Amino acid sequence: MPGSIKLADVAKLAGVSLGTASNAFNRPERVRQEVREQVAAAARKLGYLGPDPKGRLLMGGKAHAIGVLPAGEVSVAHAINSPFFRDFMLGVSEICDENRANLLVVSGTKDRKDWAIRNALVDGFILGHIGEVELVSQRHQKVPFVVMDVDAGPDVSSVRIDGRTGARRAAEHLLALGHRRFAILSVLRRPASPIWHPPSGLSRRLVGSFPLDQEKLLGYGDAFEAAGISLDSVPIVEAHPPTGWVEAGASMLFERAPEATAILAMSDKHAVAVLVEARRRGIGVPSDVSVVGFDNAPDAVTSDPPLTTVAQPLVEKGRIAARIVFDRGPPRQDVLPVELIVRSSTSWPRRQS
Amino acid sequence: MPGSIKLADVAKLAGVSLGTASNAFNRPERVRQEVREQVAAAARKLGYLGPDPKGRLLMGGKAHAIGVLPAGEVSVAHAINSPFFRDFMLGVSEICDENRANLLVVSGTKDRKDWAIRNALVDGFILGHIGEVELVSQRHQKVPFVVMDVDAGPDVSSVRIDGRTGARRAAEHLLALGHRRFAILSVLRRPASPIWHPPSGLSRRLVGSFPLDQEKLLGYGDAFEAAGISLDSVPIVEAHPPTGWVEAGASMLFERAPEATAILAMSDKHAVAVLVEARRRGIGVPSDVSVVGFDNAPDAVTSDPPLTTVAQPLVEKGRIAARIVFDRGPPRQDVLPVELIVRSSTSWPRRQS
DNA sequence: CTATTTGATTGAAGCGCTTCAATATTGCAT
DNA sequence: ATGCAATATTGAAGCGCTTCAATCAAATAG
Repeated sequence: MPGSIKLADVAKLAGVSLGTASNAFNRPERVRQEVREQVAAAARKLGYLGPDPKGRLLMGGKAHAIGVLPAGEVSVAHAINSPFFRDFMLGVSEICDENRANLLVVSGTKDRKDWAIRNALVDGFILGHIGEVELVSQRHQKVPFVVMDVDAGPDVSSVRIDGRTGARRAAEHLLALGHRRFAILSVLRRPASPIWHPPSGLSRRLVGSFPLDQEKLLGYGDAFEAAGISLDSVPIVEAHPPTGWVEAGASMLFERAPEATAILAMSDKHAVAVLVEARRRGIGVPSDVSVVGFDNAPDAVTSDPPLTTVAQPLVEKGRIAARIVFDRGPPRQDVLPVELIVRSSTSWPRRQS
Repeated sequence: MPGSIKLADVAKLAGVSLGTASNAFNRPERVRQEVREQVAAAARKLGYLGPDPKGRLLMGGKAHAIGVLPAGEVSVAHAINSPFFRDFMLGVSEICDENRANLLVVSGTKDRKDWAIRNALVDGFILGHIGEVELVSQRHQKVPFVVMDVDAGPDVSSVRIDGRTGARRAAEHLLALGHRRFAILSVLRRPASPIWHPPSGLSRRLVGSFPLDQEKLLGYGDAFEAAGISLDSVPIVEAHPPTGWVEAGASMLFERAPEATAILAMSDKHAVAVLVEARRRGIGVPSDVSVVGFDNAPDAVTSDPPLTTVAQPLVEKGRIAARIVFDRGPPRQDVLPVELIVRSSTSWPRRQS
């Protein structure tokens, strides 16, 4: 790029002013056809491919990309690997395609995300964590954003699901089948080995660092209480999604809560880990233990047995979130419905505990 | 952002020059501690979070992101959905993480990609298609790039696999098992319904629009010829990966080449589609027909039966490609080895054709 | 044939920041 | 005290482009 050609060079060669040259590229209708062609010719001769986006950007131009910050402290790699995220991204990318925008995936630790929020060259954000809301709001160049799976008040756009109802349905389904002894596999949002929360344990207050996880816990509780079972009597394991940790969590569940005839997993990823671990131990699903997932991610269908799970409209959620960012309208809060889908991972409790 | 604060405001309030304020943020060691703190204080008071990347960019700053343009005309959605791409991206994102950079996924049609190449705010590109090489080279602001799965000459960095050898190994494996009647399921790189190429058909010349696909064809041919079978006698179907089309391709294969006892699929995605379609038709794999995939993508293990396939180091490929972009070194051409992995989708031909 | 409108083009002023030569300040040895 | 190198700070010049008020030309109306 020694002396890389700039718009000014093209303008000079075409014998027009800088402003006209700019218009020739960006608002051709404002430039006489003849002149437009002169500019085009000059550009061609110089090998100029069009205005450099960097210059444009400064004058309030668009970056033609939106940034997605997946929830939790996970690598881009894991995010991309997660069926849940993938379905969500499918919706997001559809809308990106419609808007001819690209997709910037920002991974990793809080530091990285904070940095990205300040520095990423994007026109808007889809946030996975409520903690990021404040940071985005402070950005100089205000950009639209939406936060996922949490109500951040009327001034902030959000898209979430009715997690409490979903969880309640899952638990009610198991109760209706006759189950009375449960265990819960919850989501740990930071990279660490699984955590065991015994019934009535003190640490239980800390379960559910993400609002949605708390909601689900409440939902399970709603159903339990109605059946005269105390949520506090149900053991809980928290496990971080990336492979390995979540299997360890499932293992911990079987180890320390062998009496449970039904396991409520807060994501399909967790549920599948339970399936895998059950098979490894020769425990039949659903003959010995029933498993309910959450999300209805793609692998809920392909798992063996196919998962009974609470479906949320993942793709649609992605679409809505992306639209909110592109539309730049007033703040809105969307709550999406959930639906219990019964497949083969649940049945009546055949095993006597 | 009415009158959004800029570095100049901070400088004024701190009672220093613009230049010093800039240094306070970017090269603190060049600014006296005392002054540095004044600037920091002023920034805090004004709610200034640091220099706007847009300004920096113009002066040759980095965008802290690299762009990935998946091969073929597929949506971001499909790209993300593909196990192959996912493994590759895993490697790429690892290196991005190391370099504290983000990942921009550019999807879609040629137009969209061309546009992105000219306008995307990134520090480099990983290209899936050789046609994009020229365009990137013409970009004003030169950026490093690497092209995947094709040798684009000594002046262009590339990372590819030895597809010919891999394909030969796959075919040899089937020949060694005793197969003599084959069919090939190749990759169609544009969105269109499957294409049938009968033995000796004229259209066969057009198979393999991507160099890697051609290589594979040659590799199959190498093995066939050595066994006295003409590549030209083997029917070929080309199918576009996204779900639906590729199943249709598999279906076409069973429909029009029922005599084949072994199917060579150019990707695991294609092979899995064959598996699915075979089951639907009550055709046993490998009892009635053997299937070999390519890539050893994650789903090669989880498929039923697990796929015999040609493994390529997908994650490592992503790492290498990303490193090339970040290192900005002289052009280099990497060729990665492949390896035949025998699982359960192949056996001797039990069915008499 | 002049007054008005409409349309095309220009020129200059930024956008928010970095950089670099030039100046000012310090520290240290003499 | 005095000189000189080392260290800090400043000011102005861009980076490549867009925008907008002002100007100029052509077209229409009166």
